[in-house]
Amino acid sequence: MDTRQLDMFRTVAEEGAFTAAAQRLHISQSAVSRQLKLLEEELGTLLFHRTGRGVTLTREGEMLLTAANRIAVEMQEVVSQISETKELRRGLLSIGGGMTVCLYILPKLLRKFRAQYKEVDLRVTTGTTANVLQMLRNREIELALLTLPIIAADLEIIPVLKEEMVVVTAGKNPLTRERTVDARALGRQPLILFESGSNTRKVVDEFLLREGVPSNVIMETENVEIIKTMVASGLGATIIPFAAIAHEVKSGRFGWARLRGGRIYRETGWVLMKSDYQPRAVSEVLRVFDSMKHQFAGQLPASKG
Amino acid sequence: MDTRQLDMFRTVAEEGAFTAAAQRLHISQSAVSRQLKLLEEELGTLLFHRTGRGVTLTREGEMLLTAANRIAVEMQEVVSQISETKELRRGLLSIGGGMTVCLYILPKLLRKFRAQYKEVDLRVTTGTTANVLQMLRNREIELALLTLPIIAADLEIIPVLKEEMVVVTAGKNPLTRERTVDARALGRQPLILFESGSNTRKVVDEFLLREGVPSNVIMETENVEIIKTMVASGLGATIIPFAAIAHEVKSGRFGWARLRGGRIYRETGWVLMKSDYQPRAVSEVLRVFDSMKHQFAGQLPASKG
DNA sequence: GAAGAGGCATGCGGGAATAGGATGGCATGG
DNA sequence: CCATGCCATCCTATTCCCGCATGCCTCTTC
Repeated sequence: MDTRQLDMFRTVAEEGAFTAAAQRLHISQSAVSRQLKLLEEELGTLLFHRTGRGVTLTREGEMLLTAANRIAVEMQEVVSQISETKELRRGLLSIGGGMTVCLYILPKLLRKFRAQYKEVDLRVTTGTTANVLQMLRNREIELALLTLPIIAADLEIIPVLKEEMVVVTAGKNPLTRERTVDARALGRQPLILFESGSNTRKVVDEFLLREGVPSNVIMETENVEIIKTMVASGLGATIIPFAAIAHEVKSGRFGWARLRGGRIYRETGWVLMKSDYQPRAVSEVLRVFDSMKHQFAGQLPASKG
Repeated sequence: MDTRQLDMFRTVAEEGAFTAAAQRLHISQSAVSRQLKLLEEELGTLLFHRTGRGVTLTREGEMLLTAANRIAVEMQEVVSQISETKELRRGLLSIGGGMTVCLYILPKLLRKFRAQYKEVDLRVTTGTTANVLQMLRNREIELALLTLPIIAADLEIIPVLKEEMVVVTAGKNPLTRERTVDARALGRQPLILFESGSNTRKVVDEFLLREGVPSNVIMETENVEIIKTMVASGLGATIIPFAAIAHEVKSGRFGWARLRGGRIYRETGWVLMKSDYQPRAVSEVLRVFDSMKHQFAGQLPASKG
């Protein structure tokens, strides 16, 4: 039972005649006759009554017709479903990201994306870097926005953000009274940092090691909001991207200062599977992000006012 | 988008590899590879991620898979539906018949048929002879049981019953006191007969004409039960098949007598479209009827007791 | 790190399936 | 009774598709 045979069958059923159906399908009448004969033999039943003038469906033909119609609809629907996905008129795109990214970057990106592509569902999943990479490789997500560096031969990395990390304390801490703070001063401070193993933490650790500052880490967590709460309540200082506190600087909840001498940066980039096939949704997300990445550029204010 | 392609696609999706799918389908791997490539080109999208080790569905592939599965189910169902129809494990058979036939013959036949083929629906339609023939030609019914003669080149006629028509009166009428009644005696009687144009009526009319009896028809109807009611209430006599009153002879509601001299008969037969294709349901109905037609043979009792 | 193995893609040649054209049979309608 | 319309069938040409061999890539193993 072939798609082409079912098409011929449906056309004949509609036209009530082999010849008319053949004309509509731009094939010869003999082809129609032969294919329908084959179909009838395969099903072991007559599908049409041959009356001298045209043909009429048998009961079995009627059964087949309803099935054939449903099948045709099914096929047509899946084709248009796929083609709409290509045109971004619908679809689903799953993006993974670390906690910070999911809190401060993806919401804005997704809002802008959805404004343009209303029927495309976007799903955001968060997890550790290893976790997100795993999902990427399992094709559970198409795209991830992660803290670099990430080195993997099967992944494509597109760096997009370079944020300077600053020292943050509670509002009144003397450590951040000046515009810059000396690295050594950090050694005397209890520090609340990102969890070990995270790329952001690695940047900090390398910096402290390089500067020869003994670290006094009293707490680590993956969640930047928890870090901020801890810091705000005076438990210690932290080193995080400025973007994480940008909105709260004016309120005086936090004090901050750049590092004197060796500045440190956290780099963020898109991560996706290396493949010659890139869904349009993916490239559109990249494009939209590119058009708004100045918002996230992590420009530090010229002064601390 | 071909049935075979969809089959390959589903198999590959299940196996997660072209080679394994090819083995399961007993075709070469290259065939699978090529057909899926064609399918992907037709849909304009990648259906599988080619990872070095096997393949994985893309989102579009997942869409297609659900559709392909539904289509496969649809096809399988219509095939088994048709094959069950052939084996009379289900199906529908429409039978047409005149009023008398529908009242006295078809119920018994259908009961016996259904006892054997529980899942086959039988539908009985009634109407005038012309009406039933029309439905037969429109393929609304497959089979009809009608009063003969019927002459039509496109129809096949199978005579099955020959019923003697008898004179019937109300219980106490002197006309039917004897075992036989003379034709001329009918001329003095008001008659209630089948409607003009019916084959049964034709038989009666011809008889009366042949015998030179002036007919005094006071009422005609297509419905034998109406005739019986009229006759029972003493309005007149009638000439109907014995079978129509067989069950009511003992109650004394009716009196009856055979015609003296020229007996008249009503012949009944199956009517169906001439065709080399005969559904099994039709031949089974004919067979079942044949096995029980002695019940309808219209054997008159030896005596009027 | 080089070689081997497993798996998909692709060019080539042969064969099966299918289309088209012509013709015949059948029924219909004037 | 002939003309017409329609389906079935035969024959031939072609298209399509398969299998084979091979290439390329990835992953594994020594």
